[in-house]
Amino acid sequence: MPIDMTQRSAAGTGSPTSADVARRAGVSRATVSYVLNDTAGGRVSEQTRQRVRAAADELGYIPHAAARALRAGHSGIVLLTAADIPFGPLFNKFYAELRAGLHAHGYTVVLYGDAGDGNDQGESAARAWAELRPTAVLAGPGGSLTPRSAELLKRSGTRAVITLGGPPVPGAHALLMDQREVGVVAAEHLLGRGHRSIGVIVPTDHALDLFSLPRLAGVRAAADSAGGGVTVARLDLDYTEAAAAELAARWPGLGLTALFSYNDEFAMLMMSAFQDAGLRVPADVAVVGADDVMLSRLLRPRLTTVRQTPPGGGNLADLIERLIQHPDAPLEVHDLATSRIVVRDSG
Amino acid sequence: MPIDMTQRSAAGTGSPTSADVARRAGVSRATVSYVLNDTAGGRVSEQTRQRVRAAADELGYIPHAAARALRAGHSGIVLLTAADIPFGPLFNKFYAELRAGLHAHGYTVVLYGDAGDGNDQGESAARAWAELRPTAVLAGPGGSLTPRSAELLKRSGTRAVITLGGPPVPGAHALLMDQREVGVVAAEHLLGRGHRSIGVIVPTDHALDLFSLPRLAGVRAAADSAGGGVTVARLDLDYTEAAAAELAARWPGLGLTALFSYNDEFAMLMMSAFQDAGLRVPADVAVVGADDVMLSRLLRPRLTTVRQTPPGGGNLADLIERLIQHPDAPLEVHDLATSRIVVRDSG
DNA sequence: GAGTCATCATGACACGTGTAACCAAACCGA
DNA sequence: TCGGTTTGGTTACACGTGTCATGATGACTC
Repeated sequence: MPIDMTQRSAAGTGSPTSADVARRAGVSRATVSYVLNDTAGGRVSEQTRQRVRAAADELGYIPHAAARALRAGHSGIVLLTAADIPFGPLFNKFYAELRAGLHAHGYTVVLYGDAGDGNDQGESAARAWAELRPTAVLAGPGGSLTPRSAELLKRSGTRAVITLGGPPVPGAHALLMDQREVGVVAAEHLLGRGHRSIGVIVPTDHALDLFSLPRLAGVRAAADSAGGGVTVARLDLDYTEAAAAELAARWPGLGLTALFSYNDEFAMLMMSAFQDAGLRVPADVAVVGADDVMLSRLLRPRLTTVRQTPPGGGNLADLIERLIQHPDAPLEVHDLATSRIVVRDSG
Repeated sequence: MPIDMTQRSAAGTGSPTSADVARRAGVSRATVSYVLNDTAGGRVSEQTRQRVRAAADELGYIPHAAARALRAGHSGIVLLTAADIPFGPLFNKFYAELRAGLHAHGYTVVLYGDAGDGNDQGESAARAWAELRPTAVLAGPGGSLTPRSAELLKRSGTRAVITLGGPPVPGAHALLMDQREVGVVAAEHLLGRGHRSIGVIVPTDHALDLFSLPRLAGVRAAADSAGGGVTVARLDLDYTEAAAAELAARWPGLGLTALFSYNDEFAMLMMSAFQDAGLRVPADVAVVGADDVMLSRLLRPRLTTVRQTPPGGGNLADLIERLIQHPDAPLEVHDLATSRIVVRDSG
């Protein structure tokens, strides 16, 4: 039996390929593929199955994702893009669940940066994403997904383009964490306690606009539907002690009795400033935060806040799978989170 | 001129390929490749260059990353893996800079989950990573990188395997954010103020062991090198108000004068508990935190803390590029961060 | 004993790209 | 005129995989 010198030995430079496995098991490469993928079409005897599996194990065979993707036409990758990644314990959990859920469907979740190279209508970012030929793209908030880039992705074979938490984009499905609802819930609580003039903190950091503006709008909407005589004041604020102290100093002149302060961190900042300025919470000013972070429980008085419960990433995975399977279905908007008030002492 | 029916038209189902571009520009596919990659080897006239570029533009040609990777043997991907993402805004910045830096070298940074499927010596996770044939793997702390998986990655063609912030792993380079140094800096500060008996908070959450234990060890080391008569007490603590209150209640019996409390969040928790228990900070107990988060500045007294300055992601990118270029260089350990004390009022 | 059928395995092609080797023509110096 | 060099481009192969169409070998039926 002559040795075929045209074939590289398994001791060569790179990883073993399916051809190496085939040689070792004494079968054809096709058979290896059928066995390792449990393909229904190819009928292979149990005996050779075992031979193939053994050979693959001994060689430490690892399939080449790129070759697979090339052949299959798509990569099985679900791209999660984000400009500013809102890393927190919340996102962390969400990501882990999403990954597990999609893994069960055979997809691979990959978090990929959003270059956002200036004002080219998101084209450069979309091109970078499209090079990977992802099966689906989940575009995080604040990224460079535009109608143009959504179109580009679809033309390159992406089956589902989905925005995650940001504003809806024409041409893409939308998954929302309805920030407006957060404002509604906060406002309804304060209105129920008899407050008729409410201040709303809006961070000056525009990176947060996607969250802050809908929350403000939610407060306004709740105030409107509560009938006349309710005033809502927008208060722009830097996240600094100096700005907070300044706002606290002019608070008495504003004629407001309650504050919805965007989130718990701003709430803590303002409560501290109010106390330094001699104002009592909640007697002089009721304060409501959002997000229910652990630290806010340390404050005295304890902070009333709005908690948003994100979806199980598993359910989300099923939803995404459905969108992938029906790429031509009409675009949908799904609301992911539910908001509810957690009443403590501050308002 | 007969139409070649064997060739798919550009109006076909998928993205245009380089063959489509070639046909449109009236040149061969090789020429297209030479032009679009600015390859030195192929000599192409300026005139045809422009024709090719125009054709590529008009067709919206996007190269197929998988095909490229297959041909090149590696994907140009730098895999950043993480099990529990313990990161905050700090990591955010780090990630953005790293991505930009490596992008300039032609690499693509991708954050990839760490499945960590139980006790298989990290093999399943490593196999999943290896399928992508990444050029380098940056393994986050708490992940499933083991000597075995490092070996597996290298055999599959990964040029550099690097741990990021976790404990060093045989077979991999190590990039540290030296947590031990944090403890040293905190302890030296307290020793300099005359404290001779120091408590050290260690969170009971073992996910944080990678940070907390080295910090504790740093305190011990500093105490040892300060000469005799210094005691260091390890204090395990849940991150709950109840546990903090309990510790504050038995504090007077411990005979300690200072507390290094792992990080700012635990410091805030304990300061709150101390005050509820009637202990004065820093008169009765000096408190030092770590990480210098914004919220800790709101506390009264203001919190003394250890700030860790991470490296510029750009420098890090250069370092990684070097490791990739010299895959057989001896393993190195690099310290990334520098720690220094930020003295405020609490200790 | 020839046809039919089920079982098991294989040969060959396609996916899209990069690049080494080759080739035609034009130019150049002697 | 002719060998040599430069210019501008093409042909052909390899990368590793999945799968269709095809074969080979017996077993079973009429």
